[in-house]
Amino acid sequence: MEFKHQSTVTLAEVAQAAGVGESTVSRVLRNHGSFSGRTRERVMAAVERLGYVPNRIAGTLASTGSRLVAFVIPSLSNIVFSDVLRGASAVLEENRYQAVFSVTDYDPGKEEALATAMLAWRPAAVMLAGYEHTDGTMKMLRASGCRVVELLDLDGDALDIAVGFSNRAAGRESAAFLLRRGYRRIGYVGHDLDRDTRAGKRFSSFCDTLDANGTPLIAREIVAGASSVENGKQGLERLLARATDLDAVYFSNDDMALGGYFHCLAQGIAIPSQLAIFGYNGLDIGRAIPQPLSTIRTPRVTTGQIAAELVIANAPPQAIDLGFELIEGATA
Amino acid sequence: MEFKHQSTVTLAEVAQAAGVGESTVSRVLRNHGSFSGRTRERVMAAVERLGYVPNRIAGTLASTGSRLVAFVIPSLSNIVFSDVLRGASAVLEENRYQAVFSVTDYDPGKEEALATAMLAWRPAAVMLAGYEHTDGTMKMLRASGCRVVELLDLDGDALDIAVGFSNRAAGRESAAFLLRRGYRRIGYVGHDLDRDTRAGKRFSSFCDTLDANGTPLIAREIVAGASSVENGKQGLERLLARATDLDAVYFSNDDMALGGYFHCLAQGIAIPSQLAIFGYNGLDIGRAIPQPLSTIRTPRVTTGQIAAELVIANAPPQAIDLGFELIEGATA
DNA sequence: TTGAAAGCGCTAACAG
DNA sequence: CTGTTAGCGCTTTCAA
Repeated sequence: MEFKHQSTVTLAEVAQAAGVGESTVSRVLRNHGSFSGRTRERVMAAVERLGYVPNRIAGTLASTGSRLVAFVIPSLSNIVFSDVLRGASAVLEENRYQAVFSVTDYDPGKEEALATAMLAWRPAAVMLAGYEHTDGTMKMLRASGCRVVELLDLDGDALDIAVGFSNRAAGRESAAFLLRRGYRRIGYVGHDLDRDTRAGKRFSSFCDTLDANGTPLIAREIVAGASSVENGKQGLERLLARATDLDAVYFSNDDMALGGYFHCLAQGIAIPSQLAIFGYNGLDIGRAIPQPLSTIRTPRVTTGQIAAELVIANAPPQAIDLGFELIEGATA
Repeated sequence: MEFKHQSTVTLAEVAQAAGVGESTVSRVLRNHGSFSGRTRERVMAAVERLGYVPNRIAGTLASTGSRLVAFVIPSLSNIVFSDVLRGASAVLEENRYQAVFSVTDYDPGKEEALATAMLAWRPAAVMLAGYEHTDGTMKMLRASGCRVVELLDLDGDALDIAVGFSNRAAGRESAAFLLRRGYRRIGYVGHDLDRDTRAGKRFSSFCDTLDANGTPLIAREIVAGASSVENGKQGLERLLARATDLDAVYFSNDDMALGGYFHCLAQGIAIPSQLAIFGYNGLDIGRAIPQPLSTIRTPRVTTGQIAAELVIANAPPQAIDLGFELIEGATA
């Protein structure tokens, strides 16, 4: 059951009340075209008196150009995506754009369905996470003629605009850091990599770097389900049960790494002397634990901001690498 | 610069390609009214062949009933609100509703501006956090004729629908729990309460309960800015510098409480024997730390779900109390 | 500087 | 079961 709007004041009523034509009201309200100061006053007075709220649905239809920006994100539990939304929405709001979103749960099929549903609102742009989309999604997006922004990943070919950082580079640098620190018996605890392809990319180039050094990964533990502190804790516990001689563990992200950290804390495993821990994301909480977490900080909010700015400016297709920062911390 | 859509296929073109009238296509697509199986097939074939994507903007304007649901939330950094969004968006997506949002940064003035901007999209409902709105916001919302849902708070008068739990009851039960456990020298560490009125309500009834017991709050520390782990840590440090003989501390929420926990861990303060800690929200991470956090778990995702369901069902005005659960944990 | 009029793409009666 | 015909509320030429 949809809602029927009642007594909505229309532009025509405002025009009548102000004693001017409809187009004049429209011009005044959008501050576009020319009109006299007196006309302006009369229109504004009528708007005020009647409590007129413009109908953007009608406006968008008439002008065939929308100020809607659609986000299709994998998850709202993962702070990564709410950070991006946060950065973007601040910029969008300032520019009178409106953010619209839906959540795919990391399901490519759902992504396609939701992206289609989004296009029905004729947004100015669709923002997606990463590069892994179904052929259907790609084709539809390309055909839509609407701007497409791929976020948080730069390891692939951009459809239109891409803003983020290289997950492969992050994996590489994480490995290089651990090697530089002298760790050689390294393990991995991660979550479902088929779904989180960005974590998968980090892991694969992490391993490549270890291999190139002649000290391949010793053991890995992949937990079922999404990343979480609890899963990181259990993952490390299981990993250590099988591989007792590790000197460092790389986690798929900070949530997982924090779980690992808490496991060590509870078990009396000394960090980093007995076991080093390294994460990914650079969450604030990682700096507040007794030993600051060693990790890579990613510019998530900035990613959202830049993406929004590019869309608003209708910038040409491009890929923007925002880089990341390695935080030495005290756990590795 | 807004985007001009190109070569968009319209319903009229589909109708022509299928050799039927426009309204027939419309009926088939919405699966509403009657049409023959053969007609259906021909229409669907044409839709497929042309890659037609319905224009919801036009559809909404024509039917004067929208499937847009607008969220006006204080923050996206606070997991509380992303949890609500998550619960709601799952339900909305299933019902082909579309979520739209904007972020107020806890600024009532901004809330009014953003709510107005939202109404311009003629949403089926506007969802807001809590009851504290400016007179302007209230008046406008009432006049809009659109459904209004107030979330996460039940201590006040609902404008239309309210879904959540009582923050006053939560504060009261937290205090009662600490008293029951034998704590008498209790302190508080909180964040900006003027902005987060729900935290303010918890604190005020927490204090009332202590007063009624004849053991008033001994000391409080209010940190500047938003709640965060880091702020909780610093807040507790400052509080303990002034009040050395506390036996328990109540925090404005779990983020803050975790900061306090980490402070104790780093300083070698025994929990709960030397100092007890109590939070609010029931975040997952609170269960993964070495000593599970004592706190109150709130049904945030459910709040979003129920809110969305009520809106979709166009339910009558009502207030729904989802309650909360006290988690005994190991820190108090 | 202003108003009249023609749509934007779709839905919703209403006939047939 | 299906097509025709008005709009929905606004923007945008185009004349005046």
